[in-house]
Amino acid sequence: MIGTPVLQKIRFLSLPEAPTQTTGLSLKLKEQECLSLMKRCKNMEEFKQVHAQVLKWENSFCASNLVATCALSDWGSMDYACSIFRQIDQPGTFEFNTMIRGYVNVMNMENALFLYYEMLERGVESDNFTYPALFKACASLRSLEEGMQIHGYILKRGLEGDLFVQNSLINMYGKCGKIELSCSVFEQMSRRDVASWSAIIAAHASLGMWSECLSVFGEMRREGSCRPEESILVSVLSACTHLGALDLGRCTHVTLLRNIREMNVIVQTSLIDMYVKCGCIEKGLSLFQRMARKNQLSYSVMITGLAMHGRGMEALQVFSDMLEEGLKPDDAVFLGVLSACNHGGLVDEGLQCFNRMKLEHGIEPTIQHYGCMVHLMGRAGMVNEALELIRSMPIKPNEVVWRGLLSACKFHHNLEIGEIAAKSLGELNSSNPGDYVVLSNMYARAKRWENVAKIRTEMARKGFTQTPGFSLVEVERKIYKFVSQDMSHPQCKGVYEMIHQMEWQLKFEGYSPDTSQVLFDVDEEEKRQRLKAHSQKLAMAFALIHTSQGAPIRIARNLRMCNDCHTYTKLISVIYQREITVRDRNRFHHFKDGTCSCRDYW
DNA sequence: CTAGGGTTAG
Repeated sequence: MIGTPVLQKIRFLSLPEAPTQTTGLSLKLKEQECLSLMKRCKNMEEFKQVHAQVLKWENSFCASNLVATCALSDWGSMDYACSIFRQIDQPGTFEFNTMIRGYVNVMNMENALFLYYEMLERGVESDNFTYPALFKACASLRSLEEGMQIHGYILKRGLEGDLFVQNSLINMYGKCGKIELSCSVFEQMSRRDVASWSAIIAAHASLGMWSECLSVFGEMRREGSCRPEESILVSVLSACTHLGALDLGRCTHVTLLRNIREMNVIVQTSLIDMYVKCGCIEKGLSLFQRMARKNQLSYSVMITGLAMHGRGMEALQVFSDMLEEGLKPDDAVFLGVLSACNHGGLVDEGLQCFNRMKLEHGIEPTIQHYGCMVHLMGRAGMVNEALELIRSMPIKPNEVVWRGLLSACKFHHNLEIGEIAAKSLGELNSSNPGDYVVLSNMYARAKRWENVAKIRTEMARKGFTQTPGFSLVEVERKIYKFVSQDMSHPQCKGVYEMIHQMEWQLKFEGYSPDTSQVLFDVDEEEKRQRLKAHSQKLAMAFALIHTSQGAPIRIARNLRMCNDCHTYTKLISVIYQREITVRDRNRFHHFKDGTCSCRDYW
């Protein structure tokens, strides 16, 4: 350290005389020297030496800046900063502010709040510089009560008009899940900058309010005063992904190309995810292959994406590329790999990966991995083995696991194990009516009518609630939502007329409704009526009416596809000569010329 | 006198 420019400077600066003996002007100069000296420190070593020199010259300005430098530099130390801070007789607003910010920067939120309360107790006035950091602390602690109390105090002090304070409030309320409060702060602002938009858009996105996220973004674009930044566009892409809004996603891609010189890994990864989850697996793949630097998450997204499209072998290839590149797979990556094997029917590969995950990578399987394996094995006919796996699990099997087994039993007509699965679901107080229907249908197939009757009475007794099914479809960059059995949609009349027409055509192709999965205990005719109004069919009818001939149709839905919708859609793709892509809860189905990419294995 | 807010992927 000796002989570095900083130390030479210190010798020059050493002042034997007291500050009172210097003139005001030269005092200012010395202070500035002192400040720039501190700012040039690059580690604690250098800082301590500056500290030692400045100490001789007792000056509160210098002391304050010592605290600030030590607390806020990335090489600094909060302990050391605190020890200087505690030597100051009457620390003021600035000293407290910097200490609070320092604690927030190192994520010591409790200490930040403690200092704030000490500040209040000692009667030191807080100002608009105090609060952004404090709200960040509240946000990080998810401490709504604290945050609201401080917000109230700010109103009393009249500091609520500060832009920085407002932006940090938006974030704080968002993190605490109080989006209405974020919005109310946002709406009351007289001036907004890009950070305000960023905060409000990210808040909506992080709470899964995707449509709202997009409409706020639209508002920002219409208002036109802020450039769309990377981080904002990533939130927007995420919303497009979840809504299946491909056209909007494409526009966002164009916006990115126009506004950002070089896209970082996060932006690229979210773009890939958007394309893949909106059905454009090829586009996703080509972007992925052209990525200069990939990380664990990029691979994770690509593997999961290929899995969703039933392209198991390719997913395994990407996975092995990942290992070759020396990147560590985590549990999510393995979930992607296992799900790729699941949707691709790659049983041996799946079993092998499952074992290697534990043995070679030391990753303990979560309930989701088990769920995937049970489905994989059960679907492939290894129903007994799947049950074995469940029994050997170190964690308590959940509904998803048992339901996976039950559906395998339905498929392979294994009533004995099916009963075990159904019984376990009952013990977990499953409120899913589908479980009862599956078992009931299995009993019916075995002609065990007394069991069928028993299930019906039990269903009636429990009075089940069913998740309403819905489908989203994008037409001219707008997302339309159709709920099963919905008659209230503005386009309702046209849609049902179209459904009628479609059915006519389908009958010619030999279609007959498959009512076996209708969950209501009603007569055949009523079941057929319900089937007709499944949300996916409504969405398809709407898309057939409102898009040009031959244009592909993309639908995203919240539930798994029922058999009837699957058969129906295959036929529609032939009759109307349309490529139809449907994303359900777990995966994609690409319908074309009367066949589906899942090869009826899903 | 000095300093502050938002930020994103599965």
